[in-house]
Amino acid sequence: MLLHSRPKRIPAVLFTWFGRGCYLCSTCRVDLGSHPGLEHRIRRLKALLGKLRWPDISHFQAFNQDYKLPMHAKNSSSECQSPSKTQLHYAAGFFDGDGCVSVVGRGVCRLSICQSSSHGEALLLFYGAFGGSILCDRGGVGSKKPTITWTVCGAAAQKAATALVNVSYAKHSQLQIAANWPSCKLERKEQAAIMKSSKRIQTTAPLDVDCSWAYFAGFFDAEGCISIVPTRLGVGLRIDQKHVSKVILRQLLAAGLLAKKASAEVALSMGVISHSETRTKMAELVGYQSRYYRLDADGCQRAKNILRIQRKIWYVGSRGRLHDAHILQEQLAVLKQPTYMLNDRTGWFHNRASQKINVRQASDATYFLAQRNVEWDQTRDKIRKNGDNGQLYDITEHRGKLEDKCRASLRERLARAEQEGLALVSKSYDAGDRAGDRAASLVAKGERLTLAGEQWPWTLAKGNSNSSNSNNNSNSWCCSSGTNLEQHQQQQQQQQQQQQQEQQQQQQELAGVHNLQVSKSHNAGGNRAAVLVVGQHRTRSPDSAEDGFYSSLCSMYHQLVSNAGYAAHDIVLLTARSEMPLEGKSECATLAADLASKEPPPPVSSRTVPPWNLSNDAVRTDGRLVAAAAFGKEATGCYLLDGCAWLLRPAW
DNA sequence: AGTGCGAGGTCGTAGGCATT
DNA sequence: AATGCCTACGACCTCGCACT
Repeated sequence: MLLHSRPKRIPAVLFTWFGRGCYLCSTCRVDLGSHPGLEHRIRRLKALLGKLRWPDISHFQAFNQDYKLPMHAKNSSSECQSPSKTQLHYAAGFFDGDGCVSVVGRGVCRLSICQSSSHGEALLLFYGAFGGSILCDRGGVGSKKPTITWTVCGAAAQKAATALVNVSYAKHSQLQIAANWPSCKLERKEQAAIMKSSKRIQTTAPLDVDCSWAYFAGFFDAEGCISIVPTRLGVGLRIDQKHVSKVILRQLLAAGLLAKKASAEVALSMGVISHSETRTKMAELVGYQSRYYRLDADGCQRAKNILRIQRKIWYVGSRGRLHDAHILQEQLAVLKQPTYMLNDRTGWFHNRASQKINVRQASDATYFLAQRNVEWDQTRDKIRKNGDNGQLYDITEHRGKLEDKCRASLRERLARAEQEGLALVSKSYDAGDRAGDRAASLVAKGERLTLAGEQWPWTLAKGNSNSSNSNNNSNSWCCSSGTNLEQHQQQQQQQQQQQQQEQQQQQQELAGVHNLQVSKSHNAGGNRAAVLVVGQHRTRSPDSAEDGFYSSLCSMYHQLVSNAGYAAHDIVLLTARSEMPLEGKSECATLAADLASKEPPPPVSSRTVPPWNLSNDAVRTDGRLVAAAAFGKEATGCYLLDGCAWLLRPAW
């Protein structure tokens, strides 16, 4: 285990520069975006830190003593003290954690372990027991300490491997090869190839192992982590390792693991079944925490790719290969585009804060509108009476949670919006923030938004606007998002920034963002419309949550038609992603076909969205899916939240 | 054959946050 | 308080080459 202290995210010295105005705490990071000067200083300090090399080390530390480097190889095995059984188990555990078996040069087998120069205790044990050398590995740079390595080659390596092989699990096969290292050159070549391939193949630990506490101590020394989290009182122990973790799990099962037995068995089955399948099974066994944040298989792969590129960027950047870093940044930007992030939790994560605001706004809006309509209770009762298996969300249960100031703010904004005739659109992540920002900028100029498209149902294709007034490409942008009036005011104050943003947004749109297509129109008017926006799920095998979502969506549609007095053409079903239309979603496919068979809607010119929209408050229902509702002036609203429909029908 | 050393790429460590 | 997920980045693994 490398014991290193994680660097503070922001150097303390920087803290003092800002005095009382800036503070650090574990639960509140400084928003660097609001402190461009600070960000700049940090960047410069990091760059400087990356160039600062530690002085060359002549000693390493172990047991509070200094030991001179290098410690050269012992020539005679008689100089080595043969390790006790406990020491051997410890050594095997440590080697399983941090050891490395490799073939160098023209077929020399070598064992090595690399450690921080300030923690050479384990290396001394290996040195004393098996000979070899302890050498300087890497010099320290910045916050990276110098490292030292224990290495043993040739016959001594063979002897060490022979001693360790019988108590090693994770590197058993490699040590086996090293222990039987041939003298024939051809055979060595062959064994080297076998060893190389054995490192690539995920091996499973033997079933009949009996790991001792000494082994576990060694392994934990190498791979374990002891942490005391600032916000928790307990001591955290953690081991993440694919091989030995399974050995330990088996030991725990044999010792009578009960509550987590099923989880342990699922974890042990990984390898027999796929990684994603294991994750899915495991998710069913754990609690509901983060239920809506878990990545599906595609999301895992995407996250992996993003991570890989991020690390590469860091790596090439740290070596001054700025051009390579720039290319990688572009790749990363593509991967992080909403089109590709579609269901990725990462995107959700980034936008979580604004989502929460949206949900609150949605609550406020619903409550506010409910207050305005004396028929609400009657309508709700009617809906509840005819509801579909309790799918309807009882908003009255949530009234108590609403905050007065939010309601007041909402009323004020609504009044102002109505007075100014502006559309109020708030953000939703999945349907395209950037396009939403573009929409917001037009809204800020006094444009009004209408739904585009004349074909029914309005399932729109990428770059293929169905809008009757979409001859101008500038009309072919997506929108289920936007801004609120405060943002509008800010934008008016910062027109220059807005123009720059618009340019960027246009570029981003060209990069392939496409969700809903709406068009500019000054023909504001009309009365009511309900828009169900379906954020398509990209995975090939939708999970039960998705099925539940589509089920709710269909239920909501039927509620609208059956109980809320909508005509079929009042309901607009839109897929947010044209590349994955409704095929495969049997219920929605049926619904889409059903809609297609209904009477066509009136021409788009008479189907404008009312003068103001009370947001397209979009709510992710399972971290992947979006439902949105457009409100008319005489307010018809519908939400999907956690798979339940919020349905609101005031008098009109 | 054995040793020393540098470097590419992987993944472990540790803190943060949201939910239950 | 427990849990489960995230991210950043730095400590490892692993490999290869030059030298003794």
